[in-house]
Amino acid sequence: MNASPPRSLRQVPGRPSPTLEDLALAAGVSRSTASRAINGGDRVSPEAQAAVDRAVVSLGYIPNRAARSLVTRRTSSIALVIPEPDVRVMMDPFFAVVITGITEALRETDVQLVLLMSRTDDDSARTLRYLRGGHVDGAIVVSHHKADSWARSLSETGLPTIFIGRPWDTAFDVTYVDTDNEGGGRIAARHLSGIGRRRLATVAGPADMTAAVDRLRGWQAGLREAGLPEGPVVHADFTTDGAAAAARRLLAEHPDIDGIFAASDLMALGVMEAIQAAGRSVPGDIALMGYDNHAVAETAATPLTTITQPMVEMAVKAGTMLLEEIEAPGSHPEPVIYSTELVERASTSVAPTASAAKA
Amino acid sequence: MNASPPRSLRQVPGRPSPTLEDLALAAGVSRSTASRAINGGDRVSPEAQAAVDRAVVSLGYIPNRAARSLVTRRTSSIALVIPEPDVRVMMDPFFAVVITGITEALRETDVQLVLLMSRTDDDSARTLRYLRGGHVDGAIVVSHHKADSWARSLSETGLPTIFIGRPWDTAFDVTYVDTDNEGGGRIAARHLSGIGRRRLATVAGPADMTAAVDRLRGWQAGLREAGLPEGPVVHADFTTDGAAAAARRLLAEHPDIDGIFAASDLMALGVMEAIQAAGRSVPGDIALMGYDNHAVAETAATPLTTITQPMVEMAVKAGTMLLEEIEAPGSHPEPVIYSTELVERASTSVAPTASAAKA
DNA sequence: GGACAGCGTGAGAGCGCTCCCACCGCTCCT
DNA sequence: AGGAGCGGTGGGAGCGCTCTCACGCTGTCC
Repeated sequence: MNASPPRSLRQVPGRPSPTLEDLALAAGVSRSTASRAINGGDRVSPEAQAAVDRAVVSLGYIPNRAARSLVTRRTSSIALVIPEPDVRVMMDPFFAVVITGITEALRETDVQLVLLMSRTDDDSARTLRYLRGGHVDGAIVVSHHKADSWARSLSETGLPTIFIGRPWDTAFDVTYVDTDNEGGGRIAARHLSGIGRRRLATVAGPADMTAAVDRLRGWQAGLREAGLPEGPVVHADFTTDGAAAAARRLLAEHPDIDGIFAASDLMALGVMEAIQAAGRSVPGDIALMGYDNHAVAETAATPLTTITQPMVEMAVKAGTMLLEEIEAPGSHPEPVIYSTELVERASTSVAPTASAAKA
Repeated sequence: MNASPPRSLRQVPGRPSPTLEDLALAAGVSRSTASRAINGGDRVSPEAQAAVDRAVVSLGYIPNRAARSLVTRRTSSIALVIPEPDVRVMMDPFFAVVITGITEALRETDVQLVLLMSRTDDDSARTLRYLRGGHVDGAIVVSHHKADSWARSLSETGLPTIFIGRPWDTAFDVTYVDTDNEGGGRIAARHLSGIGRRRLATVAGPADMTAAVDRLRGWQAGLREAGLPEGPVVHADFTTDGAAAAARRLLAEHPDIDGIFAASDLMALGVMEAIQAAGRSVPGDIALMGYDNHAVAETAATPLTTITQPMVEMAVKAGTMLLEEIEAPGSHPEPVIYSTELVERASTSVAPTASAAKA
């Protein structure tokens, strides 16, 4: 066994860049003073500071991160860990949104974002080694499944970590940001009952994902609050096809349903397919809701009423929280939960299917 | 002016990890031998190698990247540069696909992917500084617009760089991978003429993006080859709304059109909107094609015939090409162009609008 | 007027690693 | 028999930076 993977990168030629020593020489000060001037200038005379600043510009000096990192024991980089065995999920815009948000949080910082994707268990082991190796100052983990043990593994290492989406196991005092999935589910129940639907069912997500479980819980609570029975629940895997199959079962067993809440827009598309295949219409016969406010919700044949969540803000928050925890280790910030909102579209309009209404 | 941005990360406590010295001690060899054993073991006796390997495991030794990087002048990381002023574009699945592909290429390597997004010119300057600073061994740039000068800037630094998508200015011998946009445009022309449409028009992308220009050129060449006139061309900005507006103009000026090629699926959606608003049908009155095989092409009210391109492979190729160029600097690999394929759906079927046909 | 802050400064050590070079012991050639 | 060659090894230097420490210099207080 080898501590270092087999392949690495060769030396890059590149003209020698100026060192701190060169800079100090050019500025007519010592290396120490130059260093202080570079790093926020505490205890540096205005003259020295100015001289160094000038030298920085004229030499095009850029501090060597490796040298700095070697002595400070910090890397000025954080990791985004995406432990997702399924490639398909990465195609989700969610992914891009998270990255955009974190980048935004890092903008005024010289902290770099390092991407760590692990599809296989093998990858996970490597990723974990990398994280423990002190190569990053902190990590943001997008972990969704019950099975994965990132919460435990990382809390053991003591590496500052923020989860996006409540991890399954919150026993290891992990910090996380999330959207109010339970509230979103409740909004769905309230909306469908509010437009007069009475025989409601849901196509929920996988029972091993916190988001799915929370949405379902909220949905059922909302139904109870509206004085309605909890109604049938079928689970699917957050894919269109999986939801279509689940919805077929649902419709066969409960032909009198007049409203369905699918726990994601992609699933709602599958449900819509099944409804039409059964010769029923949306929203005429069955009102349909999705979740996420995904692009497809708007472009669907019958645009979907759905739940929107402030994903970018959430990702930004994850980034800033991580920076804070890195600067003040030991502070265990409280989880932050963002509220969700209803987006009404044709799939729950009281009027008959109104696909031409837009124009 | 300051060479280093104001904010950085504090020191992480963390137990001291074993150094190479510790490892050597545990293995009963010198630091030099331990180093050699770690790095591919050239000129190391089997016994020494085994002893070091054992020590690595028992100590949980992980080499300090900073120290290594300091002396080797290589960082074992590459940058993915996304110079996109528009947030919206990042929401595109394209983005996730590129990252997935590059990650795949890096899998068996210990090279890390660092993400560099620059929205503003200010960001760009910082990003460029970072790249010149020798913080990464190479870069992959996803640059699309005529205006941006990444090709020039980077070719000047000598940093190994691969572009995804042909950069506008190929004068600075840049290496790139791309899909055959011209071929894709030609396929579109051939397909629409093949199903008997004769009065064809296109909603092209912005004239300052190579992909848009190439698709248009291919389209027009295809029309000529089919013995048809080049027909009207309107430009839009690759957005749904922009395309809708362009299509309205197009339809007003050329009411007899019976086929439209939109240079992206998102734009095709806008075109479809405009067609329906004009009281015409797809594909009955007007056959419509998109490009990209985006998720929405399948979920659209009338599923879109479109052009698919092997994006993941392309991104993987970009990754492997970069690794090669880093290992063998000076080699200027030829650009690689991936071919595209037609995906037929309802929007160009000869039968009348078949939205219910799917079930 | 001497002691004592406090500020600005520079010298020096050393972070963990790789790489050059010198060295050892051996075989193989002349 | 003496050297050349070679595989394996260890010592040492030094990558570019930060940080501790000691030093001079000014001012301020007793």
